[in-house]
Amino acid sequence: MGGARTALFNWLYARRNSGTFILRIEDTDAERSSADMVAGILDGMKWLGLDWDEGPGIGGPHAPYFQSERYDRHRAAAASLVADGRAYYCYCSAERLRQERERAEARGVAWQYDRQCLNLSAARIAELEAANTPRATRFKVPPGKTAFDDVVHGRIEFDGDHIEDFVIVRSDGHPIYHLSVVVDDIDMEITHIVRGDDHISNTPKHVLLFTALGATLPVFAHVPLILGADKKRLSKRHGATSVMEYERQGYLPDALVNFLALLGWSPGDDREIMSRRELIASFALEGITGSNAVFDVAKLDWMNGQYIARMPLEQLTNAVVPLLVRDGLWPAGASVDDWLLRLIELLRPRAKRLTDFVDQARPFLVETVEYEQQAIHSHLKVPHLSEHVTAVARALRDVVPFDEPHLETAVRQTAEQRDIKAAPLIHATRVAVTGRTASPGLFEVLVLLGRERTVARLEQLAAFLATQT
RNA sequence: GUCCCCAUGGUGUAGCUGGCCCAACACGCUGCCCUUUCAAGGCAGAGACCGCGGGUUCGAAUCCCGCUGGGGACGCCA
Repeated sequence: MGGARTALFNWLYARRNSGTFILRIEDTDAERSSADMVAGILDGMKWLGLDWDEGPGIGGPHAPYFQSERYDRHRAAAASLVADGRAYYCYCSAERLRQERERAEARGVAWQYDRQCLNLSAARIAELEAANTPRATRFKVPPGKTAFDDVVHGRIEFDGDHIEDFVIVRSDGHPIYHLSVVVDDIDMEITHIVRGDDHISNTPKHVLLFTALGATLPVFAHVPLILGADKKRLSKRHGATSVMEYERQGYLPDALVNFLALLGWSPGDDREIMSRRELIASFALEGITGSNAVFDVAKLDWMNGQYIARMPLEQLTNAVVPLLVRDGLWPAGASVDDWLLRLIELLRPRAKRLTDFVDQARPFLVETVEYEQQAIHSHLKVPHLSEHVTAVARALRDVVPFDEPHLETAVRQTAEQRDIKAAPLIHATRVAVTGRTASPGLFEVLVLLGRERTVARLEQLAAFLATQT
């Protein structure tokens, strides 16, 4: 989600300023990168409607857009840095570095590379090379301060003493992320880097590289992180993490985009429900807050409900149908008819997520309903209810026309004739046709269900009640 | 431990060129209305001495310092 929000900010900024939104896949780490992961990112972006102007699938003047296909450029840049004396080879073994780090940690101190390989003699280097010792490439961090102006945080300064001589090319020849991003950003003519706050401490390294490579600095904007309800960084523990998981849970892309845009950013006024157009028109990096934001599912649900409430009925129905099909409640390929449209409209004010429709539509789409335990307890413990229900069934069999006012009159009259209140009869009828304690207005439900099913279910309940006593 | 970022009610934000703020909007929460239930909707309300402590000033949520708290980064990961 954090990544999606960051992508959204980038997209909004590019669209607002008629810029170019470039999608580059940073798959430098073979172990963590996979086709699945990439597909997940692309699917998520597409679903959210964050279209890119250059990148995977569509290409562009700065191709290729997979970082792993740009290694040669990265290595060339590293070589030039070594040639310029701005980087050097490091022959230290991973084992040695690990031990040093552990030793330092045991003392509660942070360890930085000790520059053992910075001043190796020519003879020593020749010796190591002759022995075919694996070598990594390290950037030689110059003394003094490194600073940059961040659009959301202002000026941020780091002391060179706190930046170690970081590796830019591994001993196996693979470039490290820091080198790759900077080289690619330069090559791709990136003007604005909008990314998560967690990169802020990497930025001085990047600034150093931009400078060493003779490039001008892009604009940096580090956006705050999204936290879970426990104020910890959003992760698997907090439930859904991937964008597509939210689709599965019944959220609308427009609602999620709107919600995400308001996490850490505000247009400066009180607007909350904002279309993409409005979002784009109002977006500015300056409106991004500096503090982390907690992801509040309750508010997302509310917002999704707002979008459901405002969606054109046909569009909404078309979005729900696949879910109904998935649950076997609606035949695949069947066309949307007027009856379905009316059902969706009836359920609409009660739905926060698309999946709510599935649950609520069930009684209308299955042959026989099951009575909830709670419903039996609350509404079926009425004396002589079986006979009452039978009477209702009989009354409704003859109601003409089978519409709300006539149905209501019929039920109320039945109650009157049997000298009981209407409420218990209405509740029992609800249980008969839906099996539940809660549903949309009963008479609307009956109309939608139709005479045949209504009467059948009432008789069914009467029979059920008869066996209970 | 070191470095960096942040700090307005439970949550997201507005206000932050100081006075219009004994703090606004939204979600959530509570109650009422509507009502056959559940929602939706309408109305009302509770909830923040603007993290704490010092300054500066006639006056500070708004400026400065310290503290505390939260978060992030400290990898031949990205």
